[in-house]
Amino acid sequence: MSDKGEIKHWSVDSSFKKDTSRKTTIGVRQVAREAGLSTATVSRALNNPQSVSPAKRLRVQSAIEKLNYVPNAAARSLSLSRNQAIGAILPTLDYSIYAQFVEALQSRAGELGYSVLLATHGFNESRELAQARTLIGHGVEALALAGEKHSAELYALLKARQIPYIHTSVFNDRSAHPCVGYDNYQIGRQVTDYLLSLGHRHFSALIGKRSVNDRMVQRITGMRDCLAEKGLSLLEDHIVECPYAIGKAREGLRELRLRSPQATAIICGNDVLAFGAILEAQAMNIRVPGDLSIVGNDDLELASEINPTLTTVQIPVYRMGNETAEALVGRLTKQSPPLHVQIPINLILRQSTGTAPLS
Amino acid sequence: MSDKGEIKHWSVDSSFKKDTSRKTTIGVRQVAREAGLSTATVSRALNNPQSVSPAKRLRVQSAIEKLNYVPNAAARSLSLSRNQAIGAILPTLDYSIYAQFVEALQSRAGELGYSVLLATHGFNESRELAQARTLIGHGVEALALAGEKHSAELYALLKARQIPYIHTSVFNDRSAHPCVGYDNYQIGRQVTDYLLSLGHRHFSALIGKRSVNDRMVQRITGMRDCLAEKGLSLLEDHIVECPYAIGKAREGLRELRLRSPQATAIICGNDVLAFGAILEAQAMNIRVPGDLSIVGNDDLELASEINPTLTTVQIPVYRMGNETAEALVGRLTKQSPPLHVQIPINLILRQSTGTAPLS
DNA sequence: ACGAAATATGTAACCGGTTACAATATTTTT
DNA sequence: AAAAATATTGTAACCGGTTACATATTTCGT
Repeated sequence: MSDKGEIKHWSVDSSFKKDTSRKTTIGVRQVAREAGLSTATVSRALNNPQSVSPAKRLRVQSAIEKLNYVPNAAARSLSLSRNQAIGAILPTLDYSIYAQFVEALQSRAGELGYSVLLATHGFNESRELAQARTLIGHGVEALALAGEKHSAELYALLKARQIPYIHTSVFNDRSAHPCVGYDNYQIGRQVTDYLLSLGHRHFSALIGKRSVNDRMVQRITGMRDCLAEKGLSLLEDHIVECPYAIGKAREGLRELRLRSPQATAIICGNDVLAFGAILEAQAMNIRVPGDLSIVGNDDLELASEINPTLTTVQIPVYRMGNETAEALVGRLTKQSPPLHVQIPINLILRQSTGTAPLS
Repeated sequence: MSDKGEIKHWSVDSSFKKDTSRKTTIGVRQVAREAGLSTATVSRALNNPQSVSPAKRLRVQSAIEKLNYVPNAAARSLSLSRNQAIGAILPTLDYSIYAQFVEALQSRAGELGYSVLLATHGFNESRELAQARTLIGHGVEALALAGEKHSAELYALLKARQIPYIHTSVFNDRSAHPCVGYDNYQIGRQVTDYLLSLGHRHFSALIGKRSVNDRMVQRITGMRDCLAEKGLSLLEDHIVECPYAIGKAREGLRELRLRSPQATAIICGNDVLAFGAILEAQAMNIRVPGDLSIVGNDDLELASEINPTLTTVQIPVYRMGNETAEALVGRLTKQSPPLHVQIPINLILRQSTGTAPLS
């Protein structure tokens, strides 16, 4: 029990000597003592500055700097029963699109007062569930998930813990799940439509594994629907799935040339696959776009630098990151944030596509 | 000052007014009541089962299931004052080397029972400090930092909070700071030595901003020391600094051709800069390596696929991630983990370098 | 000037899980 | 069988930040 008779300010100054006692952790109480104020004032100075007189606010500030105080998030979230953190689970960080998405997500979330916790699953569904457990264990209040196909257990977990979530990289306004993304079906259609307009009639596709990437499934569907309207089709045999690596894509292109030598256009699941296809085509003395048109997806930086420059679908991924942050935070604060947010995409025409060769 | 007298207020008030709403949250106390046991027993049944009799363990288990109890992570980490989490602050995730480093770090840390929290600073020193604050606030127990040049405030913060840390991407066994990385000075020497052996005598360099990247400074020093031994030098004017982007690198190459047209070899700070240099050289009708030899750094996937393939320095970045995880956790658990860990690098000879043209 | 209203600050009880320590039950020892 | 050693269990005080409420200080009205 503290003695009230004493004059507060004096006892503060005398405390500097016993600085070296047992307590090594620095908390609001230490800051309060250093500043000669109460813990309540320190807390208010941090969270509600205008409710504290400027003079004391300054004392708090300098005490914080002097002691290198960092608030303990665990205590804070225990007290508030929230964590000011959201999470994101992505396939990988080793792909520019995801990395940029994360940077935008973190940036915007930070502005909104939230931290972002990250996890990757390497295209492995059970790993995704485990990562979700970890993130929730660390107290994320909401979660961004890549794509719209996830395990039932994951949804059950999210429901049990009442964790809001958002599907990203997809736009599906018929889905009950919230999403922020682009319409992969339309991408498939749009690219195909463009190639049809160039006179191409024989197509093949070099894509990622559909079993772990629902976006690819949607694009292929879009392509097929578009082709069907012209009485054309994309045979399953003319689709090669391969990992997102240039070397693998080169093998993929060779395989496609064997399976569908008549194809004059190859639609690639992303730019890395397209780079591999271009490089291998060149190595095989196939002219791009003279003999073969190649389309990518994502518009990585190299797409506009490689020779020939790559026709591709540009995805405003920074914007998607920002919107995802806002949508997630909105779900935690607003009463009714938009359920589906569409990110517009852009077909960028460059040198890797041209009119179909005369057959 | 007569506040001692009236104590009755709160005892009276609390009897009926304080009961605002029932508890909706289910915690150990609720589980304990349901099971007819104490909170301590419930906690032990969860964390140290063999210290609780099988009968009570079962009662706890069924109470947990009946109430759908889920432990509160914030309370747990507050109580234990640890989080089983380590942090990493990197310049960016949008560069393959860092992304791969993170994946390895997370993977190995996960095996050791730790989560990894990530932050990026975008080559901004004050942002790095802010990110460190955030991560520490989220309870990371140790921190990986890129490079060995950091603000005094950051070191003060780490010291004040007693947070172990490790410099990565650098190896410096004369430093008092722990590190896991490679010897950038030696990289500079080794690359230069190789080019000298090919007969090159005039060098220039295309690198990242040295003011935010201490590794670049060390490499340049290594290059200069190596050249000095042959009576050669690298003029400051023959060094161009530019952002890590292909487009910027192309501009950089043009600038270098103006400043040092006689240079027959260009050493690039990383592979992205080297890709830009190769592409622009080709656009300028400069033969690589016929007229100009180009060396990169990092051995990105594209380095072995681009035409001409790129001579570069391969960095075992997965290994570095693994070692960093082990070193950080070691610092938290072992009494004396190794202070300096060296990651060996490898000069990969490919097509972008050749003998110096006759002048 | 005096009291009322408004504002600023302090005190201490929370949040929920853990664990030191005390108390009790069980087994072992003599 | 009593004492001693051991295994279980319970009580309550932590962890650190927030905030309801009480108290101190300032501003304002008449």
